[in-house]
Amino acid sequence: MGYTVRQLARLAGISPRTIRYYDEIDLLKPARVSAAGYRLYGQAEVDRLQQILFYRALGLELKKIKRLLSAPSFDELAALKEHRTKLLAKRRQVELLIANVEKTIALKEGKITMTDQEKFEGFKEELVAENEEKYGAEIRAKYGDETIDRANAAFRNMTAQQYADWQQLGNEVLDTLKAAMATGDPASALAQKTAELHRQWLNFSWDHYDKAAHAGLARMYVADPRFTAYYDEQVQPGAAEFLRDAILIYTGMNQ
Amino acid sequence: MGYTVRQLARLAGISPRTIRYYDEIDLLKPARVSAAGYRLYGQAEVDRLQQILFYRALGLELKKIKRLLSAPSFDELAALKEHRTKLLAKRRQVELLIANVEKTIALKEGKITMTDQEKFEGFKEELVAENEEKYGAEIRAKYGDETIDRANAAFRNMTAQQYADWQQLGNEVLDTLKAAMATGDPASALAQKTAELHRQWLNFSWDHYDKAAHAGLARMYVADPRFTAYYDEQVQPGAAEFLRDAILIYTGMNQ
DNA sequence: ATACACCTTTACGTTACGTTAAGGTCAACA
DNA sequence: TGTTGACCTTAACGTAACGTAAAGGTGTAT
Repeated sequence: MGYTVRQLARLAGISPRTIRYYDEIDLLKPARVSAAGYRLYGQAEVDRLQQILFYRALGLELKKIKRLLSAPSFDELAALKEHRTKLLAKRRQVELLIANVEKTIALKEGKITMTDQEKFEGFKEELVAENEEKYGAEIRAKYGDETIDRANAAFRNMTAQQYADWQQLGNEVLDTLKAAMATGDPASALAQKTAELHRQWLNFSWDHYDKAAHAGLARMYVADPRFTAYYDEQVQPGAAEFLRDAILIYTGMNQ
Repeated sequence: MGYTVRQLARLAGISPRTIRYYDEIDLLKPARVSAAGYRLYGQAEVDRLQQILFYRALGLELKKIKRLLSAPSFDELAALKEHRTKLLAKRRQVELLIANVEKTIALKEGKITMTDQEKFEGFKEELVAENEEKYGAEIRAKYGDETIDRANAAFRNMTAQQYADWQQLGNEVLDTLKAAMATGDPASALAQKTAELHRQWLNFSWDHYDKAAHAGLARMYVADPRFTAYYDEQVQPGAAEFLRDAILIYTGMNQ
């Protein structure tokens, strides 16, 4: 004949303390109290508790719930709409926080590299950050989060020696590219050697090589004015296109 | 020679109580204490407070901030990343809450209409809700949010009389459609009259008529099995297709 | 009779302060 | 020199929604 606190709690999947607390704040009073002082709840209280838990699940405060359960349905709607507005504001706020935290993380990561390995003069991080910012979404969509995360991680964890080697290889790529462009043929042996060197260069940051990704990157070199400008300036005008064509042939992705 | 609590508070844009609280929890201790017991802060404390407020703005707990400010930069990064994960989870949770609250609001609005205007027997809201759920995104993308919002609003604000008229017109559409199908020709006068009646029927909920939207709806009738089933059952098999063809001719959208 | 599961009330802890309240301090002004 | 007003101090309660003891009574099965 009626549920005790623990029984009701088990029924509703909450703690007995919560039931007592709801009694304390007059949100849910027991149907009656036994001679020994035990709280006893009936069907009506079970129903009311269901209502309470429903609104609670929506994130409403207990005070509001209390008012709601004793108010006409009109106020109920108004309260829900007000609550929705609050939630929307909260979401915006959380999004702002996320943006700021991510910005800070990027900044700190840059700082660490700079202090830990001073020689890198911030260039690496800048590259990673820029890459991420500009192509993050795109590359992630194409090749998955893991690929790019691993690439960035590898990049940051390079030792100074590795970084020097990597830079030297990069210069070799540029030199060979210049020589290859003299042949005028992206399929020439020299041009293909350039593509091969470029592949080795990539392997410093990619943990496994992928022809499609390599070809995709080559296309990006041309599509992105920053990259185009870089190659055009470091080698000669048209270098980005030439490198792209050489790589497309090298990877066999030239349709 | 040093800031008092109020001076520091004004400098940082926080309350004196906050400063004292930070002292109490050993987050920010004064540089020294005057003979009279006044807390006095120097430049180092100002700097530390800046740091504290920065992390606080990111939503970090004071305990975490305290640990951060006395830990190497490595932990700092880890803490920020952990915090970011938390924020992402919170955003998901808030989004879930929003979705549920909105669902509940829709439900309650339906209920109100039902109690306010009992005759509507819930059909309207069900239609609106179903329409929204199934085609909301699609229609919104095509015709803009305003169109559909106004349609739903108009729908809900119909008087019982209007609703009755609307239903009668709906029945007329069905009757005429049945007769028109006997001609076998969607271009026939009767079929075109059906399309015209359907247009009038639509005008009950659309605040301005749009040929393209009308044609789009007609195509949807065939694409959506629920609508197809409805017309096929209310009229006869093939009714949805026939109505669509008639409307496409009526609107001149039959390619 | 006793063990065990359950009940009760009381009350502190949680977060980051806001808000009195009671009383001391400092600089300026009459 | 006294007083005023702005400031300082500590202490303590209030906030939301319970979790978690602690101390002691109840119900029932063995």
